[in-house]
Amino acid sequence: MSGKKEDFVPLVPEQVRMYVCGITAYDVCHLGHARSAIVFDIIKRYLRYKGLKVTHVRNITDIDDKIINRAAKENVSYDVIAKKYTEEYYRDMNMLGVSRADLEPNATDHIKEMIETIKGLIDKGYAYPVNGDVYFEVSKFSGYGKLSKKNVDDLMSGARVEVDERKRSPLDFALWKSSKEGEPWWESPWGKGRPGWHIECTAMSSKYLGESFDIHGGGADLIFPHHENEIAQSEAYTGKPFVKYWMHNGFITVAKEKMSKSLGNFFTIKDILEKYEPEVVRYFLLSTHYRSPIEFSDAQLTESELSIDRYYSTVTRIKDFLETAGAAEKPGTSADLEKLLSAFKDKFHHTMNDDFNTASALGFIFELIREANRFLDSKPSGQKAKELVIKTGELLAEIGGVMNIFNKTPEEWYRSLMKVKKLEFSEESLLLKIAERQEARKQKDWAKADTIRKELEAKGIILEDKKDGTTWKVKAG
RNA sequence: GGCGACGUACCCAAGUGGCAAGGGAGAGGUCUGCAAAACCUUUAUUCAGCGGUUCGAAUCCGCUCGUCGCCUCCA
Repeated sequence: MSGKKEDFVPLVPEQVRMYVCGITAYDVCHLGHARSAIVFDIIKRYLRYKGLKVTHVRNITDIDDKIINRAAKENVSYDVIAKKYTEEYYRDMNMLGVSRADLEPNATDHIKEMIETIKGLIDKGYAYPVNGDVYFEVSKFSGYGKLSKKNVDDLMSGARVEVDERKRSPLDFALWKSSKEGEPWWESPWGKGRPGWHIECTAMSSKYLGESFDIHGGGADLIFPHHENEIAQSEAYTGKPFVKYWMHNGFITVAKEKMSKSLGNFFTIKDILEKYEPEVVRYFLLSTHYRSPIEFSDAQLTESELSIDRYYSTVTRIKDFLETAGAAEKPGTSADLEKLLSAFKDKFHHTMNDDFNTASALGFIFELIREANRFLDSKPSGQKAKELVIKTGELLAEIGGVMNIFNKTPEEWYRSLMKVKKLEFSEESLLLKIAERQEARKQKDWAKADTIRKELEAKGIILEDKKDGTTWKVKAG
C-alpha cells in the first residue's frame, strides 16, 4: 500500500493468508496469465519452505460480460464457456508446474454471499440501487484511490470515464447488474441479475480468509480499478483494513508493448509449449524480478533453454562422478566450493527474503554450478570429495525444488527436449548409431566416427565421448 | 492532460550508499584422436545525460532526454 517494500509481518504469527486473482474463464490463457500464476506459486512455495502456514485462495470468475458475449457468439450457455476455459486453464497450469491453490472458488457458487455484502453496503449508505442495478458510491468512501495513487478529482476530469445516466457519479461502479433478455440471472432483492466483477473478490476473500488478511496479488493491470474497488467495498463493509500487503506482477511485453488480448499481440500458453519445454517457460519467467516487465521473444526462451541445459549437464557430471570416483583420498581444489556451499543457503534466503528475487537466486545457482565444475575438473576422489559433491547436488535440488525447476533427471530433460523439438528418431536407433561409432573408434576409423557424429548433430543430437563410453544429449538452443 | 515505473556490456539480467552477480554471444587458451562438455583468460575505470548531497553514488535529490504502463475490459 505504501508503494514501497516493507518488512513482512503476518497478521497472525506464522500464518499467511493470501488471495490471488485468477482468471475470467472466457478464452484460452496467454503467457501473461502464466506469469501471474507462476510468480504467486513461487511465493507460496517459498513461504511454506520457510515454515509459514500458507492459505492460498485463487478465484475463478465464471460469470461476466465477456463470458456472456462469448456464449452468445457460440450459441451455448454461459456455463459451458466458463467450464471449458476453466478446464483449459487447469491443463495449462498443470503443464507449467503451477500448484493448485488451497481454495479455488467460483463466483457463481457465492451469489448468496455477494448479495449479503451488497445489502450491507446499501444499509451502511455506501451503495444505492437504481432500476435493478446496484452501484457503489465512490464519494462516500474517503480512502478511494489510495492503492492506485489516484485522486478522485483527477479521475473525474478524465474524459475516459464512461458516462451512465443512472449513476450518481461516473466513478461509481456496479455491484449488481440487472439482467437483459436472454442473459443468465440470479434472484436478488433488486430483481433478476448478476454480480458485478469486483464484488466476488470481496465476498469470497472474506469468506475464506477473513475480513483482513495478509497478501493480495494479481497482475499490475488489476490495480485500477479492480483492486481499488475491492478495497472500497471491503473496507466500507467491514470498517477494517482489507489487505496488509499488495503484490502485483509486471507485464510481459512483445516488442516493448504489453502483451494483451486487446492488442492481439499475445501468445497462448498452448502455442508456446508446442515449441518449448515447460521448464524453459518457467525459468524464463523467473529470470527477471516479478515486478519488472519482461520481454517475450524466441531468443529469450532459447537462452533460458541453454541455461537449463548447463544445469543438467552439471547434474550429469555429478552423477558420473559419484558412480566412478575412486576411493583414494585426493582432495582436489575444494576450498572455493566448500566456502560457497556453507554460504549458499544464507545467500538464497537473503535474496528471496528481499521481495522474492528469483533472478538473483538463479544467479547463485550458476555460481554453485561453476564451482562444482571447477572442483570436478581438479579430478578429486575419495570419501570427502564425494560428500562435497553430494552436498552440492542436494543443495541444488533443494533450491530448485522451491522454485519448482531443475527437478528432472538429465535423461528426462533430454527426452523432453527431444519431444518438444520433434526429433524424429527413437532412442534405440540412436544407441545403435552410437555403438556403430564406438566400433569405428576402436578401429581408429576416425573418419567414420566423425561422419556418424556429424550426421547425428545435423539431427539435433550431440555426442560426448567420455572415458568409459559415449553419451548423447539433445542440442539445446 | 493526471499518476506511476523503468533506462546497467553486443543481447538478457541482478545489484538501491563502500572495489559492477549470473546467463547467452564473441575472441584466445587448457583438456580431447578430432569434437562436445567443463574450466581459465578476455569483452562496463563504468551504470541514459547533466547538476547536486556525501569521505564515498549505478544506488539519495533535482532537471533533461528516451521507453513503457495505468487512468476503459485486461494477468
